[in-house]
Amino acid sequence: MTQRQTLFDIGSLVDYLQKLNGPQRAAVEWGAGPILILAGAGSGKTRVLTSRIAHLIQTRQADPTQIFAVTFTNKAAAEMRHRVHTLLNEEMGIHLEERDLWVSTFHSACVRILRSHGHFLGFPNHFTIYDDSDQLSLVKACMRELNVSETTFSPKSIQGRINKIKNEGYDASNYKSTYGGPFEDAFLRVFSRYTEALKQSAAMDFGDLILQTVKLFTEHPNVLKAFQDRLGHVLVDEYQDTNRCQYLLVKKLVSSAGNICVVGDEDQSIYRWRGADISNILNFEKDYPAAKIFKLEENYRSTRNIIEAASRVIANNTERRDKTLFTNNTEGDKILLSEAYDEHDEAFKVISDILNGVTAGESLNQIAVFYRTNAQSRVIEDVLRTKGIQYQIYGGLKFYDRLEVKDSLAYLKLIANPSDDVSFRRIVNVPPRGIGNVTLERLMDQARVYGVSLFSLLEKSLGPEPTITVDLGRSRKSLLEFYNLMAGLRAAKPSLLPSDLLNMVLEETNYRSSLQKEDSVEAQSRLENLAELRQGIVEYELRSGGDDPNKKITLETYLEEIALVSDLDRYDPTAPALKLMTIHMAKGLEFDRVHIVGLEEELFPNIRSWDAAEPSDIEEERRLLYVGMTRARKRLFLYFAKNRTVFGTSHFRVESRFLEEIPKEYLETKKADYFTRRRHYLDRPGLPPRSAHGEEYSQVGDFDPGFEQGPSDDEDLRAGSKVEHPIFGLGIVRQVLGDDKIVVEFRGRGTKKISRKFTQLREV
DNA sequence: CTGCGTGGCATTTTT
DNA sequence: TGCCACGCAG
Repeated sequence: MTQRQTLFDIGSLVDYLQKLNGPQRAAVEWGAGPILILAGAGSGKTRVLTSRIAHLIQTRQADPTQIFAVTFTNKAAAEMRHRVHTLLNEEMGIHLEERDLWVSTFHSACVRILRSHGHFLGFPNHFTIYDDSDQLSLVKACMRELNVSETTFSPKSIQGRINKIKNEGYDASNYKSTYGGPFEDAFLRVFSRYTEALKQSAAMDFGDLILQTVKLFTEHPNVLKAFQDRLGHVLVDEYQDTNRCQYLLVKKLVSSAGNICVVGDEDQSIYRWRGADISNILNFEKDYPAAKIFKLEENYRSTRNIIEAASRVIANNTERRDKTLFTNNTEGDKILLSEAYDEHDEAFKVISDILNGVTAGESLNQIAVFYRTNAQSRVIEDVLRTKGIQYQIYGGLKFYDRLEVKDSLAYLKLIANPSDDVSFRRIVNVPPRGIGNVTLERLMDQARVYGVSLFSLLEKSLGPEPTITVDLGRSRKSLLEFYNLMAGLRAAKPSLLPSDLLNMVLEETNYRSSLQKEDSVEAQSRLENLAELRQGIVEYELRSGGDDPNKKITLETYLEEIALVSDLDRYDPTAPALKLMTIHMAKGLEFDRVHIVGLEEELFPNIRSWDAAEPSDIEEERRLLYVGMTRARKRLFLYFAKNRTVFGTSHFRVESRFLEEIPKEYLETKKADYFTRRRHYLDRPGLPPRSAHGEEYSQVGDFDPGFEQGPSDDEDLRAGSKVEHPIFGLGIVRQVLGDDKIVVEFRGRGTKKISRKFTQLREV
């Protein structure tokens, strides 16, 4: 290796290696064979991974095309690709095309493999990818078909088990149940039918993408061999989060040369509930006895207080390797632990701490609020809105999960793949065109008799050359119209860009016009979402295309791309806004100031009341807190509330056991007091401006919120009335939805649905 | 077939 | 508390 280095520019080589510390550099420079890099939080893991890839290329140990690097998120893959390119281009003068480097997520890598080799398993090149909700609706359809009651067996639990089994590397044919009894029996029948239905629809769920690839490699060793021969080096990021199926995939791809490099941190394994198997990283040396292990223990991100406190917390776990994080950073401020009276008070305190930070010169986009469950964001959002603070929520409601977006995509998916029965069922009667349940049941019945997909059944019975006769009853006419509609769209597909095809769909199906006819705020926002969807397609078309045949603009490639993007990819981290997210979403990110709320028993650690908590569940929750704490660069704020309303009823709360694991010397503690309790009620939305009638605070009783007073008066509000809202200011009533709810458009604040019971509006 | 009302029921979600 | 799924009436 060293003799080869002389062929290149040693100056730059030394330069980039000198940016690394001892263990980092050792891991980068280590030659062939299996490597495990245990990378503590903030220890420069991505730098090591990207430097190693660049180093392998620079020193001619590997050709760029021989490298395969996998991660879990698009974001991580994009960042890694970008950084490798920068290193190669700017520091080493090696110029590559993007496609010369195979850095991708597990799922998109498998899609790519299956697109080119799926025919070995009997899949067409352009199978459809079913997301979680498509999957759930297929599970339900199978249950209905097999008369498995949805009330005794929850479809979600069946879906969950199917995914679990697939994550472990089994399918319906080789899964051996260790249970017995009627439930198991029903489950196995559904699983088996579900598998058939997927194949019939030429579709795969997320689990299949990995599983079928493993199957391909198992059943077709020559295909596997070709990949092994091509890939000299396999690198895996976040190895602690791999499930068994992904583990098998990686193991197969690593050829006998055994050049595998995995990076991970068992303390940051937080996806066990999704099949992640922490033992993959804990037992790496057993799989690869020749493994060389490197430990990255120096943290460059956080203050010493934060690192030491987080380390003391995670030290209580037993499922971990011996590893100690340290930092040479300054001690920093203490961690602020605040007790709140309830969740409203908590939100108030969080925002007050945030505003103090902003006053002290921190920028809003470097501040984050983390919570355990999405539901916790609402209270915080309310306060943020009343204060006019810009914020972005990561996760929660997903754009591609919205009804109208899913409907439109279902049309596109059905056009691309007419066998896709899930999409067919979704849109056959959307907008309503007189094809109801009875008709659909009959269609499904017949389709099963003939062993064809629903669309194919229509084609064979109603198409230009009918080959079978099906009694379609009264709905024959509607079905024929639907068939002609879809046939027309399919015929138009080859000559249209995906964005124009979407437009055609929305026009021809009357989807757009039926929304326009509704003339409600909801419909309006749906139309806006459809416009955004179209804009997204246009952007896809703009960045694709060109000479690269891999980037040809087709409906299929567009659908493939969006099937694998998460909502996370849509947000702009540089926007001047506060970031709100669950801790799961926060993994891999960092902020100057981090606020973690809801540190209470049952919520965090989160305990399903109907299921006894196992010690390993608690350890995973502890890892989650560890991940959250180690996201903070400068300051960390922790909160818990003494009362919290859960599902409508208020409960007394006990502070999280994890808080006791943080030694007092790292903490500054603030107790809740009577005045903070009062203050937050006075700051609640819905109160008139304090100075309005000179009766400051007087209407607020001791613990009486004071704002739940019912409709403020007998004002007869109707569409067109002008109102004044204590926070949003002047607005015009757009709609009256029953007794209590009205829709108001505020000047410069957009349209809001408002409950009159909780809000004092003044007619002006 | 469609629209509306009531009751049951709630984690985390890289792809 | 708020959403979604089912049941019934038109």
